[in-house]
Amino acid sequence: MRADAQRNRERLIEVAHVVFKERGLDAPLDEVARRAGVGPGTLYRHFPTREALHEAIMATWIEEVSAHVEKAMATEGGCREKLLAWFEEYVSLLTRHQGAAAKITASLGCQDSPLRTKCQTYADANESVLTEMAEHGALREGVDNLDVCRLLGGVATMADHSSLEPKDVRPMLDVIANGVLKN
Amino acid sequence: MRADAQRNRERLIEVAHVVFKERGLDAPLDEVARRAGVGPGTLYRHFPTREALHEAIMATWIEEVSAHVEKAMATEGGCREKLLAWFEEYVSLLTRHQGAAAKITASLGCQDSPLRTKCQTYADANESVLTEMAEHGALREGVDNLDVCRLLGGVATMADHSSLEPKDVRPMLDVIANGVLKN
DNA sequence: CAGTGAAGCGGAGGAAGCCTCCGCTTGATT
DNA sequence: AATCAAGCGGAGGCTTCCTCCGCTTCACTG
Repeated sequence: MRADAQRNRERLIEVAHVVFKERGLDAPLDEVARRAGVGPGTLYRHFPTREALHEAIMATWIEEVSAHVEKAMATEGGCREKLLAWFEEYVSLLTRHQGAAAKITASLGCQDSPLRTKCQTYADANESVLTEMAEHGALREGVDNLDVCRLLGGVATMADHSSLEPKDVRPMLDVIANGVLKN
Repeated sequence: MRADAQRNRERLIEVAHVVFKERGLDAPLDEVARRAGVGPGTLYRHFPTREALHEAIMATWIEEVSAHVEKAMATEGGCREKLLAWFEEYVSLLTRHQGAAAKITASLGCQDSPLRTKCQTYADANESVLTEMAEHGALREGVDNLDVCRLLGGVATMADHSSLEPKDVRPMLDVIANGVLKN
């Protein structure tokens, strides 16, 4: 890739971060181009679809996921406390940008989404936590990772749409934790 | 209201039902107007916002909610079976039209949404079911109706976005039921 | 029934966003 | 310095939203 093209690409990602942060993942792409100082054609050549740009944005988040797992698993207390800490991390990761939770979770089931690899990272992270719970004999029988991811995605989406604060999200996570763990 | 205005209004609702069914609640309003044989101005005078039209559409659904509660409560088996039957009804009511689940559930917390009265009907229905569970001593302490509604709204939204079938939704409802009921 | 005023209608059209196409510019290479 | 493909930008067609305003039609009155 030519050096100027590389520069433009990086600048677009940088600006997209800001614009998506300000206005959500549905922000007008023409504005991203304008604020990056390039024409719309340039944006669409680098990122043919909105999702391609989303994917580029999320690449940086992905690297942090495992750190969040470890942070949650270091919570003091039993499985329940650790699980809830992780659930809170999960929701907060998904709601970084307005509109992200729904999009990421929707791509969970479909093989051909550009966000596939990203959401898989979240799903894998959740699976590792659930596996740890299972090893401690704390997990109910028949709890499926995909279902838990979708439940958490649903909670995150509701939190996003209703601008809920963590204190409003917590009770929902409590219910899910109760449903996932043995009592 | 003048007779012709009344006719137009009814026709718009009728056509909107069809268009929203075909293309989801985000379908172009101009198309609703066109297919109803009126100008866009007429549509926007009767329904100043998209939500106003949604509200009109949903008015007919609302009447059926209590019938669905009774149907679910007539399920044979214990509290768990009844509750799950109701949860399935709830999700299927919310996913009648593409995009409805998210919109209805988002208006749960906010007092000034035009959909307020509609979502309140769902919330009330759910509360009546939870109350019945509580009277049988089957409900966990501290389970809040609003949280359960949001959880179900989240599941319905995920089902909507990922085009999930009932068999894929059921396991999520199982988790919520486990989280809501005593074991 | 004719006349009148207001309620209501329709559609032109401005604004915003999406995305493409194509002539021009510029970086890399020789 | 010359070449030319890679890359750029922005004009512009398309869709959808929503408003504005001149014209039509209804309902009512004498």
